[in-house]
Amino acid sequence: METGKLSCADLAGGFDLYLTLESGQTYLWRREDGDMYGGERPPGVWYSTVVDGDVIRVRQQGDVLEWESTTDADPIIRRLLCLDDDLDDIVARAPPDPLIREAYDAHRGLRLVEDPPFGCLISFICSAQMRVSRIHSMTASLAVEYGDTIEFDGPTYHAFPTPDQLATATEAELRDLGLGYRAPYVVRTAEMVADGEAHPGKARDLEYEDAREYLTQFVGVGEKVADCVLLFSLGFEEAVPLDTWIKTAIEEYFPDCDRGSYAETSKAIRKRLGGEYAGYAQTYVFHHLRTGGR
DNA sequence: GACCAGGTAGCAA
DNA sequence: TTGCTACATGGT
Repeated sequence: METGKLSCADLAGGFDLYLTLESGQTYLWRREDGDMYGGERPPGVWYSTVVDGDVIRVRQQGDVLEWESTTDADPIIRRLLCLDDDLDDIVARAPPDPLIREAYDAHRGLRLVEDPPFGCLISFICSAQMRVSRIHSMTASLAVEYGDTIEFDGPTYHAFPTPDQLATATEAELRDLGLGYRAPYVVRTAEMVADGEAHPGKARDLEYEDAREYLTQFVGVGEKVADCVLLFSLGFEEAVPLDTWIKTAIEEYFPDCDRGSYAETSKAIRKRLGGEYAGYAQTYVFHHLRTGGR
């Protein structure tokens, strides 16, 4: 076993593990008390994920982020949790808007995530018309049913399935897992990736709007889900997914940004939320509104 | 028992 | 292009 510690006080803008993992951005981590999205902030609980066959466990106690892993996880954790983002700078550059400022102030330490592309893509296909807690239980079921199992220091961990593994699933099986009408979308998208027809990671090389367009070729992926994958996996920090909460925010706080179509409204709200880091502002506002401003 | 949840595909006009 | 509507499921 390899272990390590990071000092969050050394990170520009600090870090809050709970906010980062439980703000509805990622569905590829598990909380080891099994009660993610339960509402209350748990003290020093472990979270785990599996990346490229390696188990990674992390927990935060005060300013210390502690980890245990099957590998040297320090660089992986920095990447997955965007620990090298200069949060102070991002907040400083945010527009002087009351709602945005309020959200940034209320949830300091919340960072974006950088999920592995395939897992992120499937997670957000599952997310359509679903609450975050159920999206999480769906991805957990997929991992248990179709992913590799890895033992580490006692317990068994489940990797999110590879495209090949998920492509072996049938629509009927996934409906039994509770995916509902998303079941065929997941199967067909997994097949597309497994067959080499397309890969979400390829969008990384494109310009933002071309990248969004590229991702919509996957079944079950429209503009909103594409924006989520760009923001939470591919490093497009300007992406602003227009979900129900952000649409409400536009209606109540930025009505002039409603331009009818997704593409034009997206352009307007991205500008309003600060351009290159608009996705960061979006994530804070989303979490702020969804949790009732706690 | 409605209503809703990080929407999309398919089809008509 | 734009504007419907059907689509599963579980929690409140």
